[in-house]
Amino acid sequence: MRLDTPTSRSQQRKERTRQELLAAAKKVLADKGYHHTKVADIAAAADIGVGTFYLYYPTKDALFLELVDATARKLKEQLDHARAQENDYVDKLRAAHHAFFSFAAANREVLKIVFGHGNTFHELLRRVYAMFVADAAEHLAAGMRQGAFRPLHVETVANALVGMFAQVVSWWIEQEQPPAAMMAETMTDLILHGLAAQPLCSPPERE
Amino acid sequence: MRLDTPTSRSQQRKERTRQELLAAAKKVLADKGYHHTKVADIAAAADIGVGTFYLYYPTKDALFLELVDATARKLKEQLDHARAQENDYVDKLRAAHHAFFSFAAANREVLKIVFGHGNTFHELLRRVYAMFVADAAEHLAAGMRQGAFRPLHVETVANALVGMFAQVVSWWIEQEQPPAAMMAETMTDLILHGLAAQPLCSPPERE
Amino acid sequence: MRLDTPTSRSQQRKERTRQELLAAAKKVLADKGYHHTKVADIAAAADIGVGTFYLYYPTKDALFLELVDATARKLKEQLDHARAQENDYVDKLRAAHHAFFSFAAANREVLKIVFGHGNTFHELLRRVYAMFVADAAEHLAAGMRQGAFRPLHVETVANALVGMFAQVVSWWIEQEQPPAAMMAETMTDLILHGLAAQPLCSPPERE
Amino acid sequence: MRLDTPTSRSQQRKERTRQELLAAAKKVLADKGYHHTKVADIAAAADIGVGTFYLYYPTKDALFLELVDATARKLKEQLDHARAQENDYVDKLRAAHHAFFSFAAANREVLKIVFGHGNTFHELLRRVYAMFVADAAEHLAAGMRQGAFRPLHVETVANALVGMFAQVVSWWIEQEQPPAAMMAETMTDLILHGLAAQPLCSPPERE
DNA sequence: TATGAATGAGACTTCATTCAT
DNA sequence: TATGAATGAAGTCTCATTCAT
Repeated sequence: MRLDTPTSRSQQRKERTRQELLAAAKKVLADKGYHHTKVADIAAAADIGVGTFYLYYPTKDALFLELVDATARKLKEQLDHARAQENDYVDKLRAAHHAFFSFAAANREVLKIVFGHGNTFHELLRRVYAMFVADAAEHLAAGMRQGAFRPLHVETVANALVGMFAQVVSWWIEQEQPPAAMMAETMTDLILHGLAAQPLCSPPERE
Repeated sequence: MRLDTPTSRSQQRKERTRQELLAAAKKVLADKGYHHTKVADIAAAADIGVGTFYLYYPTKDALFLELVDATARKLKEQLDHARAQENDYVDKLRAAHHAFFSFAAANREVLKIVFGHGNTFHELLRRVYAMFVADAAEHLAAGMRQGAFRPLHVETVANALVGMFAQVVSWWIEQEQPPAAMMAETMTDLILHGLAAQPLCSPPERE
Repeated sequence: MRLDTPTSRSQQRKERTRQELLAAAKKVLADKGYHHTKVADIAAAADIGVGTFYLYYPTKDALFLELVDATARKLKEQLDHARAQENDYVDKLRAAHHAFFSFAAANREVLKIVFGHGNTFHELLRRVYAMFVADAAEHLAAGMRQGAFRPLHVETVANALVGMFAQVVSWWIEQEQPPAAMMAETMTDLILHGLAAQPLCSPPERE
Repeated sequence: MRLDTPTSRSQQRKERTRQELLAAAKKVLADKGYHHTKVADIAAAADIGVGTFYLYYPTKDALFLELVDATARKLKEQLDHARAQENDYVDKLRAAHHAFFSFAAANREVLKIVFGHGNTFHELLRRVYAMFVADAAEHLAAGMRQGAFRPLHVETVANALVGMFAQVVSWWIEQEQPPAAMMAETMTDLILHGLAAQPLCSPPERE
């Protein structure tokens, strides 16, 4: 019995190459965007032959998928871990948010791949989103000046609102349930008063 | 020597073709997704020759761009109109949300193009988002059961949260300002307590 | 009998339009080159509709053909006329040459179409010809300095030699008759001693 | 981690493919003419895939350019070599002419591509040139019969004259310098008396 | 395992020509 | 006679994937 496992050595090597490949891909993809990155580019960045690429991943999409999946899994783990430290649900929420932004800061490269440019399609959406963010920011600022809204960081909230509606609508159009009016009310309620059962109700605000 | 104004007849014909083209494009794109739609498909759906397509739009992208831009513009108009009917900023917000979902219901086709499938890239993001939505829903439900969160429609809120973070992070990674910790706090604050200056503060909930 | 010819009026009009068309085409073709000129461009320049173009010429090539043919015919006429004024064959030759360059000066536009750019093919040939012209010029100049050649205008002669060989070879390769050696001798003889039966033999050049 | 030198084996293969491609291209282009030859035709003739073509040449034009350039370079080399063998400028000239026709005989294929058909444009020019060649031949023959011109091979000289003027005019119209009259005189002089400083001046031709 | 030359389906775009008005 | 919208065949180039070495 000379070897722990017959092929353990080569297995390890293969795994290492795989990781190097993934790392190289991350860099190239973040740079050029998904659609402008050719398999040849990734192979070149990893310093391997094109053919070799296919020994590790069956398709270009598979690599991308693994990249995103792995990242998503890692994020989920960190969120879970952060929440697990807390008992109270409000604290869990807060902890998760901190974990989220730490993760984002540590994984800019992958996030840039996902949200990045190099794709007419995405480029366009970004522009449209930007327009709505600007619009939202304007109304938020006005509302805050008038004392109707609390003075939160305007740009952050504006982005939050736009993202919120984009995702909600993309889910909702598939079913149109609950009815539009109810959706609008739920969203309004959520945005105005938040999730917390206990309002801020700082000293009952008796004026 | 030549009249400057082409016959109004041919003008009309051209305009009609243009409309048919746009309508056909909308349908095909919503069906097959942007990337799986060939110019030839659109032409066929509009029952015109391939070359004719290029009489109206210089490229495939241009058509798509016009479609999305026009839709975005229309949405913005309706939001503005809805808000203009109200004085109070809270009411404006609510009105905009109603307008938004009416619009969504009335423009499912275009929205499906934007958020739809037919794109490995998007497909993948959808899956990842779905995972996080499920995760969020779980925690929300638990929090609601425990009385930490108000009983809002769980799926809606879960989608809202995920969309919120996706958009916020895609904006934030470009600058990493404000710092991560502050981002987390702002988001937590927003989500827990909402925007409203006046909390719900229903009769202090004494039981 | 009201009209000379039933349709004489319209016939005349048609002929005039045809001429205008030709003139407009001349300008556009000289500008953009044959291959870069679309029928639509010609029609626009002539201020007529694309369809109208086809009432006067069956194809784009036909117009071009007419243009070149007409020009060639005109040139031939002028050469013939010039030669007819002279009795002596040497004088005829000289007269033709003068007529030729007068014509060229007066018809630069059409000549530019024929020899002009806007065609990968031609562009390339021009470059190659230019190289050989430069090469020939160099040798001619050297030969003249050494007193082997008469002091004629170098650039002109260099171009003449290159054009001569290009045309001769393009004719000769189709048949390879007379044999190569004889071709070389004929050309050498022609170039060195010219056509004239009576050599210059200016006062026996006794020094 | 990767060797910098690809296996000499694959290098060889690549070179071989390159040669086959060039050879096939030469044949097809000579057959069908530049404009009637599709990249697909060349690929088929070389028995390779269309995509493979683009591994060797970035565009169809690039191949053509290389073909012509290489040929032109080769011709120039042979002319230079031939001239280098001689001291006297007259002998150099003669040597170059012999080299030229040898080369033409050995490279008919490429020359046919350059001067060949398959191009409305060229076709047309050929016809026009042919007309002028016929015209020139007629006058030359007449002049010879009358003893004004030396009895050289008529067709050769006729082609030479036409090519000469075509090239000279295509150069001259760009600048119109020297003036037309001088051009005519230079050309006449060249054609009648040739380049040689020493006229034939065989025993004063006393009859 | 590693390589990179070869593949070829596929998509876009152009433009001479037609034809309904 | 005049128009210009419509046509669609044709041709170029790309790139994920395969496969012989």
